[in-house]
Amino acid sequence: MYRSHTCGELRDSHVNEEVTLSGWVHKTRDKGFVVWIDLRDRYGITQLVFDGERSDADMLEKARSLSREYVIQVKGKVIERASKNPNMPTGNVEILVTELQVLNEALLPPFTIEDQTDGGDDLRMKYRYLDIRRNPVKNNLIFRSQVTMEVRKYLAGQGFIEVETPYLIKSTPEGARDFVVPSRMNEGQFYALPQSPQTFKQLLMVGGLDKYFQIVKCFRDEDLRADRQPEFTQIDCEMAFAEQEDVLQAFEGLIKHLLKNIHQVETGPFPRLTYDEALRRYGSDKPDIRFGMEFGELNKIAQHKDFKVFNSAELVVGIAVPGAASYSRKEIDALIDWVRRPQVGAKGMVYVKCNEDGSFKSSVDKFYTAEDLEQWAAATGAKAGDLICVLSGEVNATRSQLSALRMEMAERLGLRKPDVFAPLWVLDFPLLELDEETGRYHAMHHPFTSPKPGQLELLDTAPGEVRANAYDLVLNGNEIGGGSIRIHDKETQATMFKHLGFTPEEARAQFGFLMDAFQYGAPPHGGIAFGLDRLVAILGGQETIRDFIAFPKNNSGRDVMIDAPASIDEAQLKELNLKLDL
RNA sequence: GGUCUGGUAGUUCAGUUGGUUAGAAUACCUGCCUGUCACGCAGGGGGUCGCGGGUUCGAGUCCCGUCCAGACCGCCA
Repeated sequence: MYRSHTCGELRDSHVNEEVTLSGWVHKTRDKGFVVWIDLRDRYGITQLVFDGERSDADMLEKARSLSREYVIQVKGKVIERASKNPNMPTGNVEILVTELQVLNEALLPPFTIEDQTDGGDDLRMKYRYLDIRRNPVKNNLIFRSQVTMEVRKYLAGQGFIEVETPYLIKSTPEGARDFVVPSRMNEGQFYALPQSPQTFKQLLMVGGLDKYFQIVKCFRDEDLRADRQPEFTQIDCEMAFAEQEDVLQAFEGLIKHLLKNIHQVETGPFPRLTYDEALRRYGSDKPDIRFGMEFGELNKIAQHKDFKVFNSAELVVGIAVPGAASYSRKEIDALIDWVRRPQVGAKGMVYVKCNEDGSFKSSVDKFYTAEDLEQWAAATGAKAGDLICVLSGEVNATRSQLSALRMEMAERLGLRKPDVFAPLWVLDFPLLELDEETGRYHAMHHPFTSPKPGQLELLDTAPGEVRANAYDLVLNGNEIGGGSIRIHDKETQATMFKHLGFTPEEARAQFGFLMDAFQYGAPPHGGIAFGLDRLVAILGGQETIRDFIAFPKNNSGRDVMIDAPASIDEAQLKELNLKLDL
């Protein structure tokens, strides 16, 4: 038996018990006559004590020789500490060790195994197994496990069944780049790893499984971000005989269940915004509504004066930054530089200080009267002490620029509180999106999304206007889930493929199986998929998803621990009938 | 594909206008210490300044290239 108790469970009530503990040597404190060792495992830390009086000399020497991260097993008696440590759960007791065995020695770790480690990200990833010993990472992984357990508990309770779908499937040109896997048995042919189990879950609906979910890995061969990995986990869900409202209710319930059971937060009905409204009020289809700073459109009140920049702009729009009227000229200039960075891309910024005495000071005083500026304040909801920041230009670009500014100011003002959760639905997404480069429309969500009733005809005349039965669940400024009601008849699906530029032959070659299935009694259906990594990170109040993934990839898609991807040898290439052309 | 930031001791970082033997903290090692728990005290070892080239009497510092890491844009149906 390696242990009778864990390192986190001994208390006053265990005093005088003989126990066996196993764990890692966290820290040694050698006071000469007395040696203390903090023994650590997943559950906590228990202090071991050795001294010149109660321990035999050999044991004391052996204890002294233990180095950080040795794996040891000890037997001994739980005793009350002479000086207690109220800062740790086991701080009232310690183990007077009678037997000590080294189970495994350890090299000195390249960084400290502490909550605040001295290790940089690169090293931590290379030695991730050591990083996982640290509380922050360990606790995140435990937290993730709790979340997935609650997801399964809720969905199972709602009658959903978990079905596994294949990882080796077929590449499709639409959407993200596929990871491909060569097939040895099928010369010259490749599988693709799924970007999502989309078509399979629809086929499960045709199969009559009614309510499906799966916590599933998905793969996209695109560039990474802090919150984007090439392999990531989705909570993938689908329901048959479900209208949009059924889906929204079911999965609003899921998020409520998580907030309640993970954070003990009760939430009312989630606000709903249409896509158009979200863009108009927040400049983003995933607004963070933990704070205000809603957009105020100023076209009517700021145009037709002598300020040419605004007059020629498609959109003039501002936000009121609370309490920022006190910004110095230098600070405002820095803000203007910030919005002009290429990443944001604004040409400039007009500001209005709403002074405490009710007066205004703006960068465009030459063109606008106090009465004009008062109207701006009314439109942006600015109060005395606020700073109105105004951008102008082409509608979409200006909105996204001001949205970036809104998020930045909220961050600086501490309004993006990690322990506040503000979920909402964004509804009525456009069905199609214009690709600026090719001039062609492609599906905004995916090609299986159904248009809103009666809008199919619009596809010919105004494709950009067609709205879809598509919805996103947004949490604290992040899209954590998205889905749609699907097309379930062959004709509509064929029409969609046609408008997406597929020839009937291409559509058949790629999605023939789905269109065939639709001919055998496909029920109306729809669903949603959540990004689990991101959801867990947000629920955990953190920014980066990497620390909620046991073994994440770095910025370039590499696993620096196992050093993947890597070359394969000639024999493997030959077996796969592959030749490299580098 | 692009923009920006960084790379100096095991680790995290500092390093002035280009100028003596490249520093600090921490970790590590040795010794001391009878209640520590971020223990303390004394001492010690530890450097291809990412790599390659250039400018210069002289380069951690300036220039060019390159590699690596991070953030972002493009991309992510």
